[in-house]
Amino acid sequence: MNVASVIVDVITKQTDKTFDYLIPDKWLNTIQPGMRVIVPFGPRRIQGFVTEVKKHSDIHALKEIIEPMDLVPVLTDELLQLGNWLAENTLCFKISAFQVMLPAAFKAKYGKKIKLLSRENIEILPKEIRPFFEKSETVSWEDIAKNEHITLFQKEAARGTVEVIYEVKERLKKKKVKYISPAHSIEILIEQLKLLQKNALKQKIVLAYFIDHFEPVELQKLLARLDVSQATVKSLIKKGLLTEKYVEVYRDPYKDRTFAKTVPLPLTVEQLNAVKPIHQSIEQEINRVFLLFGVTGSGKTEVYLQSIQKVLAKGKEAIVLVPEISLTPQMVKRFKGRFGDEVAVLHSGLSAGEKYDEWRKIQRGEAKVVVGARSAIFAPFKNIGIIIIDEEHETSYKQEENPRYHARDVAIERAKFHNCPVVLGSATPSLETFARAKKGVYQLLTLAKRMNNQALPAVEIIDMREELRAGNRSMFSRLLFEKLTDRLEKKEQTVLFLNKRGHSSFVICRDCGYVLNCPHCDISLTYHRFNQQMKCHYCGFETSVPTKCPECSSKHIRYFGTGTQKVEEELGKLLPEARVIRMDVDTTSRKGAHERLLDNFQRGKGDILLGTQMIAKGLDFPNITLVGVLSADTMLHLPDFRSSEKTFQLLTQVSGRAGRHKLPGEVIIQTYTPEHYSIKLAGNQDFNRFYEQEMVVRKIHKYPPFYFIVMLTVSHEQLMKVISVTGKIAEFIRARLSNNAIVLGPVASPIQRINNRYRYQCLIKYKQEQNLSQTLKAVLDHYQHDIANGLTISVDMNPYIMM
DNA sequence: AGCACGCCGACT
DNA sequence: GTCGGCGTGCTC
Repeated sequence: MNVASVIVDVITKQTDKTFDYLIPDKWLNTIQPGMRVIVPFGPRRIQGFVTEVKKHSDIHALKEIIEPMDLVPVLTDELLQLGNWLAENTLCFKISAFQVMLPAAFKAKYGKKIKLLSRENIEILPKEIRPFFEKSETVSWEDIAKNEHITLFQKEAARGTVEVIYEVKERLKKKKVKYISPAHSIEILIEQLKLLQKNALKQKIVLAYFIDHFEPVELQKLLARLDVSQATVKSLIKKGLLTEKYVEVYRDPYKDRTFAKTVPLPLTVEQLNAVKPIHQSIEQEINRVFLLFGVTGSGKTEVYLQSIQKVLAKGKEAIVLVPEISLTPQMVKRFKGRFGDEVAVLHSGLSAGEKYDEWRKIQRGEAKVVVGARSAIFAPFKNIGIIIIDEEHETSYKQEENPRYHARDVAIERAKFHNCPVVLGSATPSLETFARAKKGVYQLLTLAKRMNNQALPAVEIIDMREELRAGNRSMFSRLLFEKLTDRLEKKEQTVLFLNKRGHSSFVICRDCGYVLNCPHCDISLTYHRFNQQMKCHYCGFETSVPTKCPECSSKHIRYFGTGTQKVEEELGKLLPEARVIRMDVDTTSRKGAHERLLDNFQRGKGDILLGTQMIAKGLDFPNITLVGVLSADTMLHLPDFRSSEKTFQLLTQVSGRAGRHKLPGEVIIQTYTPEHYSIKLAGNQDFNRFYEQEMVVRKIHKYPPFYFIVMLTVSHEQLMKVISVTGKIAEFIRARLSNNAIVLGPVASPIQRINNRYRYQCLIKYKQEQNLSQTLKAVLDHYQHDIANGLTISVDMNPYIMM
């Protein structure tokens, strides 16, 4: 007996285990662990992952596997194992763990249709449903559903006149291109050329081409090169002189681009000192974690590149994670420039097909280096020699939906398997990472100097309260405005940073104080000027701007807060000659828009780059000499214990954009709380002091890295349900954990309602709890039934977003 | 998740 | 006496 254990594609607790299936003899040598298969499951057919092939099963009535979906396993043994680890550590289902490791194209789509079993049956069908089978034997379920004849069809299915067919569909086809090749030897072609009719000029041209270039050629290229039509080629095929075949091709998102080849740069003493231990770890295949702590512009990338070079020389592979790569085309350029076609790129800006193709390049071993965002950590390499995580502190490495994993943790887990180093790079490491480096768990490598010994930019902190007192009510301080005009005159570039998109943050009635809120979420709507709409940034709800207050009918509506759009407008008024490029979610949502805008800026088509978060990282343009942060404290007052850390990181990152090359840079930070340590210390670019100070705060309040935390969020349409469930859960957990653990809550989430669902949460802080994971599993187990009926309980081990 | 099975109220 | 509501439990 040959049996395959399969994890099926049904996301529930009850099915979160393997199901055994017989392997039909014809697939016996094909089916292996890590492959996707189609299996019967109840009356349906669904996708599943084979986790094991064995000789025995304790289940007596086994069904057979219907067919494999892959010829080669899509998950290696290591990735299967990693899937189990993910499921265990993030408390997600195994099927979700497997699916997150693969491109979305591998997720099955399901179809359902009704088939008429025999033409003769049509006579005995009820007359309402006869017309459905007039044209074809099958009807899709959707067509039936919208005609409200479902019950009639179901009766027929039970009677046996029609059959319900469940199908598993592939999401994507491999892209194929038609190739034309000669069907005979050159000699024969030469002979045949003479035999062609005199007036078959075009055919002669084609044949002559193949005599000169005796090799397959892409049809489209052939047509373009010889300026002949498809018919010409067709007739030659018909004569048996040429053959056509389809060849699978990759959709290469970077195909139209050439990358200038770069060579390793000479390293500074500091860089050499950093590269040495990394090389050693690669050479001796020792699993180690390094923290490459280097100030902005200190040349971390070159350290990465030369470490990878070493890995490639050993015949191994490298994974490089960068925060949301579409944001840093410059990064791609550097890697492709050094390693050429060996580089695969994976990020959210690619289409599903492009991602799939890049993934397959990796799987087939055609790429040796992958540069990508979070999910690239699952690249199906078999022989990893190094994993690099750039901007290690970036919160985008944490996935905020199931499985709620952190790429850093996955990297460390994979590196253990491959006995290779992990390099975490940052100018402003997360406190957790820096604390580990200090304790010696990670090895600290420091780059304290900027390349070319360029000085860090001079930072000036402006107290906006002073500006108000001095009668300046504008969003620009006098100093910033002065410098801005100065740069315009000198034809140097400025980056203005503001972490709020839209126009104004909210709309308030001057008479009664009414604030326009989203009807589905407990959050105020944001005014977007370009389409004159109020928009909810959480559920996407949109409504027009009120002309009068919905509460008191007053016409005195005021726009409060400042967004990128409003700044753009203001700049247009104050400095009409300045060319402003605005970058935020609204201007970069279209594919390639991001890169285009940056490109324009780089080529000097803009004087001021105005943007949100997304311009804080990776910009490296020589002509930027001024960076202005319009309001440093917007994120400081969020209900999040990391808000100081995030503020410090962001300010430091943004400041790092200035003066990276020959021209010295200046930074102006505007704030209403200049005395706050995260702002003051960002001004001095003093990470170490910030670390010391923030650690004191974390210790007092029992937050990471002193404690681990788990956030449990319950949501449901009914408020009472949410409150009672969360209360019971908190009580249950409290009773099961030791006295050293702290269970806070239940409390309403900072945003009490999103999309008409109420949200309550419960925060667990702990140092070491043997029973924790077991207890949390028990909670999920206990509410299994409610979860199936619209309750959600999300458990986030190590949350990054506290809302 | 789907779906079948099964047990109580309003209809022919 | 039947149709159909959705609560319950199963899928190798």
